[in-house]
Amino acid sequence: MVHALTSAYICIAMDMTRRDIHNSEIPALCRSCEVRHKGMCGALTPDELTQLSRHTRQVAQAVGEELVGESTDVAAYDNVMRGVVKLSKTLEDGRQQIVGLQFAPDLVGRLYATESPITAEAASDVELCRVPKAMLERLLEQNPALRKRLMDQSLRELDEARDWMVTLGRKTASEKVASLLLLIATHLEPDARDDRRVFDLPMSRLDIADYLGLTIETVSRQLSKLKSAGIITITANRHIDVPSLARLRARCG
Amino acid sequence: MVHALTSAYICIAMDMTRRDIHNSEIPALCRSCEVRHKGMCGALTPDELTQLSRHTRQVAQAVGEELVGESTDVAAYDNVMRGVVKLSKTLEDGRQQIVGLQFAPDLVGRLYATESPITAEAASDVELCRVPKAMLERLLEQNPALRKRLMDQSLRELDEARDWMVTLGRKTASEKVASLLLLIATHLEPDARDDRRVFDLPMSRLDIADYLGLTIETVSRQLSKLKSAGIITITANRHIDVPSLARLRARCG
DNA sequence: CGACTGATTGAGATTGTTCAAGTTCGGTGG
DNA sequence: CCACCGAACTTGAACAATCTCAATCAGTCG
Repeated sequence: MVHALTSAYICIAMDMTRRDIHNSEIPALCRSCEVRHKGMCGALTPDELTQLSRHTRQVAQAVGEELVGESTDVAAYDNVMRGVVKLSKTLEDGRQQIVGLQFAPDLVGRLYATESPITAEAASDVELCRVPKAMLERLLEQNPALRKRLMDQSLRELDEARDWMVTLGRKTASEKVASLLLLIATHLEPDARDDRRVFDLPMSRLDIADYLGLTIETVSRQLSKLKSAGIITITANRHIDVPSLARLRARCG
Repeated sequence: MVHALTSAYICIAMDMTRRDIHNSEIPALCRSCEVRHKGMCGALTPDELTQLSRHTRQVAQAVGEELVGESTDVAAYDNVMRGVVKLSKTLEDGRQQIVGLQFAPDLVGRLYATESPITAEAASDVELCRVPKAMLERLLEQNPALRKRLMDQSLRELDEARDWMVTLGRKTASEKVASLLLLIATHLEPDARDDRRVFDLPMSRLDIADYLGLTIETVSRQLSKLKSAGIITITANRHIDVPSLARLRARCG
């Protein structure tokens, strides 16, 4: 609980560096930090926040814009404030695999590496808080709480990557699609009370296919099957209604 | 270079707690620490080593023995001294996926979690250095170098997991098999000079299939194809000769 | 309205699986 | 040392899942 105030603080501090105090997005940003306070923000002292805010930049990127390219030098880390970032890798011949999604308040960027092993791209319109690489790494030395948070994020990402390996290697197409819907539903609305979820897919059919190791046609067919089985309803291609998460989960293998 | 001495030191310290000083395995263990000094050993001060050695146990486990089970409580971490450990996850209906291999001098075990998200099992006969969970975590607080090493290992494992996701999701059966051979060849003999590699597979066809998301029959067929293409020769099922790593790499997609 | 992009649907081709024999390897006992 | 046994591996043929290619549909932007 002690973090709630601190989290609100950083958001304002970060925001004020670049935006007018009356900017309509401020409350939203603060709320998102406040509500979750799982992000790195929550691990910082007011002093560190003020210091950080001087080097930090609020960045908005539109769908499809690249944050960092594979095998490219990285100068900064991006803290996701709003939206979804997709991480992918590409084979020489163009085959692509999405290897992770990052939601607020994750930090995007391979710690300590000078060269990014993956591509990071805005999967939806995103707002980021960009921290210079050296700056964050220095902070990391000084602040054990921050260190622990980022360590925890890395370990959680490793757990998720391994979970996904099971999905990629051992599940059928229909289980894969169900698994992705479940993943997105639980990440986008982590604290809904009941068993229903309504959300917009933050990605195209191609992205879904690339995440699941399938083709867009197979994805489309499996979505249609889930639809006719009454597990989901789809409107406007992206808008998904899951009346019962439990029934969806039962299809995940 | 400063680490070489330290590394040798810990190996002896650890070993002396349980084994006679004349035990024939001591030199081998020391050498492996000394040569690589990438493991956690190398990050410890002599004092810490002595302290650690009092709580540490040298453990040998035979092929197939489980180190930790999925969703099981963990009381210790295992440092791999010799052999290969395989990490896997299983779906309710028994479908299995191997999600990683660990070679010396990796540390096995999900840091900070009380419950292991995966199963760890000896893929070959292994020798482990078992450190009580609390002990290692305490050491981690005190020692920044150790912390950095384990952080680096976690990040490297994350990179590897994501690389493997590409293999699982986007490569053909034959590229998958070639990729695994390459992975094993490079990990087992990391510092061979030329382009040839000769090694014994540390795993059965079933393990290979479970790592690649294939069936044993498909693995077998693809190995036969690589054999008749002259990329590898196989003797006694497990013994692999790769005359040219470059040619193998060209088949990895 | 018409062109364009993204998604769906269908039909046939392909890859990998399943099921069913064989074969080889490594150990064991005569 | 050899014959035998079970487990692990290989091979073949039929089958199923997914992909590919192609046509159609729906929504969006000039």
